[in-house]
Amino acid sequence: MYGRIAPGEALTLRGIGKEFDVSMTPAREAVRRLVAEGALFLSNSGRVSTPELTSERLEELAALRALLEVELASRALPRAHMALIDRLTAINGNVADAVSRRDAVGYIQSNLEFHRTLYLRAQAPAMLAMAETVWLQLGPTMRALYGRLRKTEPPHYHRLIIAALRAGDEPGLRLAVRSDVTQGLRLLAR
Amino acid sequence: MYGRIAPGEALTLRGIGKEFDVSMTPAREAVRRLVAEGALFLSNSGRVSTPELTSERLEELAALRALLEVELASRALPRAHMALIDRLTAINGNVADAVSRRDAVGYIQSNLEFHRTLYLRAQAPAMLAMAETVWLQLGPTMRALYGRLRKTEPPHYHRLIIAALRAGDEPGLRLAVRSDVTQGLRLLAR
DNA sequence: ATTGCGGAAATGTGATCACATTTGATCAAT
DNA sequence: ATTGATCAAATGTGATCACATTTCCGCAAT
Repeated sequence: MYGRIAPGEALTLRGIGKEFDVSMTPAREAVRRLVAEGALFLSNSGRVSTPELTSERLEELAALRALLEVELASRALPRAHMALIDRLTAINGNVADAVSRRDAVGYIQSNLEFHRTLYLRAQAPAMLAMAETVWLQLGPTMRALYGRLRKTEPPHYHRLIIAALRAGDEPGLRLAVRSDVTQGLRLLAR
Repeated sequence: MYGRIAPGEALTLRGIGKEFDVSMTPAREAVRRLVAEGALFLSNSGRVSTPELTSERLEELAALRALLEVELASRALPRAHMALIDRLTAINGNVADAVSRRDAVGYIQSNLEFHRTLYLRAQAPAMLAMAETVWLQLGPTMRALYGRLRKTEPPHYHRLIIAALRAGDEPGLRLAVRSDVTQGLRLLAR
């Protein structure tokens, strides 16, 4: 999810088991779960690797993020009080730090923490779980995408999201979330 | 997915293994996958059962269906030619048959086949997979819901969907799909 | 009749094993 | 230098086992 593994990287059950000091059995179960969620790709011969997403698949996953996260933000809006907005602002500072440090994993992690913190307020666990499933599928590719970013831009749309929350502006919030979520993809789609 | 298992019904690894003539290992992997997809519930002690959905969870899953399936239908619309519409009409006949036979499983199965056939045209596999994940979570409960239906109603909204496809009417299609998908829930929400 | 308790049966977990398949490297032939 | 074949190493699969927990039933006490 956080892009620690590159797209297409292969994993083995015995390797995972050794890494976490368990036998093949728990490693197999974890892998099976991640395959079910689309986070790992299972080849015809049973080998597992992180997925290498086609641009069509990327477009789809971005559309899913937009659909799900706009709805989650909408549902969170009426419950978003000052404490939440303060917390989001603080997390946003971590995002900016990670960007200035050019720390890809840290950027992805704090960026997703920003979104998750907001969406938790929506009180919609099934919906949030689906959004996280999408994040899981995008993880390795997002990291690769970040490498292509030249400029160290601060999280512009996050500011818009926070402003819309403050103002109780639902249309503005929906637009800001949609923009934030599809922004990164535009760079890769080309 | 098709409501063959009642909500809250318990499953055991050894039981599944015996049923399909395999050992515990493949049964465990299948169960793990289904748990990851939310189709099965894993208790704190590791026992598995089909989920018993709260009404809040039901509302969420219905909202997810609406979000995902309206988008899928929209994407399928420009690619929906006469052959597809004919096929949908035929499947719709099966739905009506199942309703008149009061065959709950047959109804759910052919109903979902109707939707899947349409959405396959959207060429959006990740999105379709998410929709099917939701269906999987709703399966047992949908069956229980069907039991509460007194009247043997023909699939009204399916006709609207087909009409909108014929007319190339996107707003109409979106509304019809949304109505069809949330219709059943309204009965249970009360 | 209800509650509490004891113990046997059932269940999930993690480990290990044998086996079939796949992978990948080495070496020979062209 | 490139291709093809060969073979050893690596890998996933399904089965089985021992063990710790949990579940559940029956019985007794109140």
